[in-house]
Amino acid sequence: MIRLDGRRQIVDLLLPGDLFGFSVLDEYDSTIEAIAEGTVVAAYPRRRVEMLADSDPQLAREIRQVAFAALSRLQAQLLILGRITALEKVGSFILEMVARLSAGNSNSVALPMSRYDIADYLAVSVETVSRSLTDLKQRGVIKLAGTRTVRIVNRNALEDGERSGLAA
Amino acid sequence: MIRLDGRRQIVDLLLPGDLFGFSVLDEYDSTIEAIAEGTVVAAYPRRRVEMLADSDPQLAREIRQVAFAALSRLQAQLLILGRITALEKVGSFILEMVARLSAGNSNSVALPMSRYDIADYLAVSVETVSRSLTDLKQRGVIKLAGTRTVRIVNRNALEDGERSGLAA
DNA sequence: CGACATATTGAAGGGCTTCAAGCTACGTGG
DNA sequence: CCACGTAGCTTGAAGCCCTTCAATATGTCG
Repeated sequence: MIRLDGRRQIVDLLLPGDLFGFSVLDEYDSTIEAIAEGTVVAAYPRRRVEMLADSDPQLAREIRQVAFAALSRLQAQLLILGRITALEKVGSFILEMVARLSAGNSNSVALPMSRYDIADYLAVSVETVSRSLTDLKQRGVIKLAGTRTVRIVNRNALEDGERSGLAA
Repeated sequence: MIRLDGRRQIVDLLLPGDLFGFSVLDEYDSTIEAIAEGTVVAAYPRRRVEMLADSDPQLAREIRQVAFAALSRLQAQLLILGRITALEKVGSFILEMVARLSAGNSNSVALPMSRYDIADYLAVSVETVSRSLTDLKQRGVIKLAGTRTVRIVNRNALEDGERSGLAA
């Protein structure tokens, strides 16, 4: 997560089990925030890991997998940020969260983050996130149980909206 | 590069010497386009590379470096896409291009891409890219020699604009 | 030169941001 | 237990920036 002005941009969203690192972010004033309770962050010195990886092909392979997973996340986020309308961004975000959090093929997610965090992740304002969610709800595309539990009612609409505008 | 509707989003911008790969992009209809003349793309089968990496720590290390470099590029792009105004996006883009293309500390770049490609990279319209460049020129921040050569006149303005709005 | 891609500029419209106010939820202390 | 306070969330209204459509340059290659 990176603060530039008062604004911040979330550059990677780590969910339980995700790993990260290796970035050039040192240049910036990047920080890590734990959203959920009981978050544990373990850090390993870069140089030592490199040494170990040299002598342990298995570890090296795992590191590659971690790095590739991070690449996937970033590319997915890039695609979301590249979308045109806020409705599409929020829609894609919901799909991503369902895919990453509800291991099964469930259609509902308990979002582990606030609207503010979502806003920073999608690079839109909080108000826009809120309005988009209400909009999706009123269209009958999703349902909200409480403020943080989202259930997908009409998945096609979300997925189609991803490529065609989710507009009327 | 990925096409979603008629629209496309550039998810990685490879300049001479850059490597890429390892993505989950297979899910999408991603394609590679060569902008510059004489571009050579070499592909290596994933499985075989993994095998080689297991037995060759040096190769494994190089692969990691390539992956980390890709991560850096993506994170940089994310930061650009997360910016608010088009002027900031274009400004950051110029800085990135200068950094990546003019090895020395030169302040001018010959952009290897069209306005359309820039637009897709920044996720804005071509017209906006054009207008932003003219705007920066009229503010005396950059100079344009021909349509594709940019020289930075006032680097501070560009860098400050990155975090504070580049507005008057 | 003529044709086609690339680039700039103009004008209208819409979506997002911003500022502002009200609302909901939840924990703390009285 | 309820009042109160604060953080999170929603909703409203105004303004601006970007998109879109359209027309005009500029440039490039046959």
